[in-house]
Amino acid sequence: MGRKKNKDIIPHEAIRRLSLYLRALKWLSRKKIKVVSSDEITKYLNTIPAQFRKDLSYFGGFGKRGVGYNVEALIREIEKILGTNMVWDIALIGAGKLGTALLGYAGFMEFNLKIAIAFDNDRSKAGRVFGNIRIEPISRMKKEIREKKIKIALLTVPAQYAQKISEDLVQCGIKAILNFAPVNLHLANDIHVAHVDMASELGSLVYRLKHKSSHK
Amino acid sequence: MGRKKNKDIIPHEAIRRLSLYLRALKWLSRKKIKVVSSDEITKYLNTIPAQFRKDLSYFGGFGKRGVGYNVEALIREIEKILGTNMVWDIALIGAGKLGTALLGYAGFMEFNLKIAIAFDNDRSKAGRVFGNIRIEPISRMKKEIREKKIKIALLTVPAQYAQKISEDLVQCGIKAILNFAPVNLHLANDIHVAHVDMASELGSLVYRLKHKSSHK
DNA sequence: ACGTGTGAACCGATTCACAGCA
DNA sequence: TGCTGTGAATCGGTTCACACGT
Repeated sequence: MGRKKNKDIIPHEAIRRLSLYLRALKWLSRKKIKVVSSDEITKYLNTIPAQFRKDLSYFGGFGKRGVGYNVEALIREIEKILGTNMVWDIALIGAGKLGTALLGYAGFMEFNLKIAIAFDNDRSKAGRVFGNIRIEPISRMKKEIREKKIKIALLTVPAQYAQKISEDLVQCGIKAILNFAPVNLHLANDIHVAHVDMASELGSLVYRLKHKSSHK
Repeated sequence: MGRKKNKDIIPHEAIRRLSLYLRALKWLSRKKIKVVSSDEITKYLNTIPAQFRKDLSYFGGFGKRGVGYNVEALIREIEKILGTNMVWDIALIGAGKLGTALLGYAGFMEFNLKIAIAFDNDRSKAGRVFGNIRIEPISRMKKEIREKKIKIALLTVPAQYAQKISEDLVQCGIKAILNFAPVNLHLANDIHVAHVDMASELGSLVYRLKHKSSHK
């Protein structure tokens, strides 16, 4: 795949920040701002100008010295880097309370991600429709994900099923999982897993609160 | 507050892992396992034995050399460290799809956290009940949070209201916010903010997927 | 003059490797 | 013997500071 710079390894965190930069840039674009400096944009972000510039420098030089960055152009560049310049279909597994809430969440479209199909093992849920998506019985999961060539899944099933179902997902071609279940998934290491763990986030907030350490 | 060790500063990430250790220990406890070694427990976690030992060593020596860690005792120690050995009431602001899903989420109780009150600015929602919690109009927010002395809030309002409402929350005594809105909050730095950003997590997953870099 | 791009310095966190203790 | 606890070594990422281009 087209490497812009060949030198070095890209910090994992730099990628996460790229999404945040993209969001900020889109916001500036809506405000009709054409050009922005690293100083300006990082006012809206939780980082410093040097970090912004360094992160972008892993992928190329997108700014103009003495001027700043063209907002529209940089949006397109970052979308190209992230791969969100095209629509990705994603699957949702587990249509419980959280799952159905995500079915109605518009925020994924920000990154061109579209929940295209959803499954639940509760047969009484199958057929119900949330936000344009019809819930399918889980027995159809493997077949449909394979047929539709979906690569990304949101996993919102109870903890005790998460490992087993994630293995099924890998079998039918899923390559990336956003895991909401409070367990660590053990999968082949070419499978990309991100974990959203609200309870443990709150756990560390309680610690910080109790110990009055200043936030960052 | 009672420092066990006095030497050094505790890595932020070590605290996050403490929550994960606690969860794993509780799981072992349910399986009637009495003693566990750092080797054993890290099989269920995304880390290595040395990390587990080092993390605990910031707070004291809880293991027995040649043996391992007493599961029940370590659970109590970590709960004491995190501060989750007592129930914390939390407030939920924004009873949209995500907010109401969280009202029904049992996982917070794992860390002794209880959603005690919920608010929404949509008056037609006020009075409705989700998972034992009655939605209150947002006009009552400041008064009630102050009266109930709540220190932690879940913020599930649309992005454009998040900054303003978070300032209101700080005014009435909130010290920690778990922010689900896709914006960076600017608050005094004794306010602890954690950000749950599902869309940007997915954004970086797409990058990793596209670039086939092996997961971790 | 101004803001980017980047090597170098720095800093914090992870991992190693082994001493210490049951 | 076996596993913990921990200084020391290492690693990766952030920040600095300035040369460079416009």
